[in-house]
Amino acid sequence: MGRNARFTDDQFLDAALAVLSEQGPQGVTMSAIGRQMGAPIGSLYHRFPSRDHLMARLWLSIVESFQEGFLKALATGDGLSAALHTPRWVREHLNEGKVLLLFRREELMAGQWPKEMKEQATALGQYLADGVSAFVRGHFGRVTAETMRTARFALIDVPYGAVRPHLERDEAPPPIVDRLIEKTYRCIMGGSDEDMERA
Amino acid sequence: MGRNARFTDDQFLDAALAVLSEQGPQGVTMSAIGRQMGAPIGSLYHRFPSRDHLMARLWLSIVESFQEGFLKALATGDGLSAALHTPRWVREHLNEGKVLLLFRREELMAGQWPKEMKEQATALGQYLADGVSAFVRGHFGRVTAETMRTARFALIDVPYGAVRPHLERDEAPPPIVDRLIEKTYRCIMGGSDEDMERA
DNA sequence: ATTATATTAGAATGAGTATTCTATTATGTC
DNA sequence: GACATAATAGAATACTCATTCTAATATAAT
Repeated sequence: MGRNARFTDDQFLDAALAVLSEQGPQGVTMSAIGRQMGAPIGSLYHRFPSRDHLMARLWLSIVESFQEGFLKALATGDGLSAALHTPRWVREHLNEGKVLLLFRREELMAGQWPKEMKEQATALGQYLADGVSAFVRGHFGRVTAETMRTARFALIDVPYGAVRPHLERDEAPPPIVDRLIEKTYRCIMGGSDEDMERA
Repeated sequence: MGRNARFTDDQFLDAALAVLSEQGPQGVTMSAIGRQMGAPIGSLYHRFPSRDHLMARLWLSIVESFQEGFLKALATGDGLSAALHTPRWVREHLNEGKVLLLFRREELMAGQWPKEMKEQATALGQYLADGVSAFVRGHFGRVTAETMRTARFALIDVPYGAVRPHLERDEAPPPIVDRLIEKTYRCIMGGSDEDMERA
């Protein structure tokens, strides 16, 4: 039809991720992305209607990448493996991990979700909620506010808290992090029903 | 001398905190702070050399407020009380909690620490490190990378991870959060030396 | 080769906001 | 009461981007 593209969508997203990881959210200007990959601003706007669209796609792709492995582990009923997925995934995807665990979505996008993407964002949140919910039913027998909160703690909050300080220093989480997450998981999720009643 | 001041320093900081809590870091413009308290921009710059100075003072005062109670608890050797200080303090200081647990320092200040304040910031970090270090020596007998990391996990990372999702929804952490933090603390810090070796 | 069009180019525009600058207004001191 | 000055006022300035706009280029199809 017309001229061949010099850049792919993923190249733009990769460049944005690189700048994000090096400079933080403030540094991710359209011209910085262009500079990073040697592309002019016009090309950026040829592919993405706005900076927010670009950042939203980047964010969604990262969340999706993380959740895929997490939910897969959870679906097998192996909660410990799901809890350990956070440090495992972060080691494989250090830059993505920094984005997901260090930055808030609001930092990346100036406005709300672009409406084309709001649906996908909601869906991702729903998948996560459903996955945890199904796991909780299997593990505790019933889904209550208490059992849900407990599972979220062991599966998400603790791994998040344990990994985060290392990402702040731009380093991969060391092995002890996995041991601490595991010990906590066993203690919180492996307890007897009596423990649950008291908790 | 001259005219009496209409506003106190703390009024400016309180106004900034209010805007920060309602609108997030992006919303804290100098004019928004002024609007919040009915003060003109000129008055802001009469008291604070720059927006970064104002935000730095706010941040330091919040960190100081949090650390004071945390280190006091830790100094008595009661690690559990220190671990539970996070949800306790957050309930008493919901807005400050949101700032401390939801936002990064870099979000609040455009540049680096103003040099007048860099020293104070470093000192605060040192107090925390020293306090944890002394506690670890008392609790585990020796200060190693492993014992330090373990203590930080139980004292800081876990409470942080557990409280954060509630602040994201602008709600106080419910009682179950304390129970989860406590159970984890006992499991991680109360274990036998053998457990420590294995961990 | 010509044409249509996808894509690259990057200068020009516009909006938002920190900061500066020039008054204006009170209040303590003489 | 007159003066010196601390403080308030807010309009003007300067700067940083996101976004727009107009051209220039390359390639597929004919």
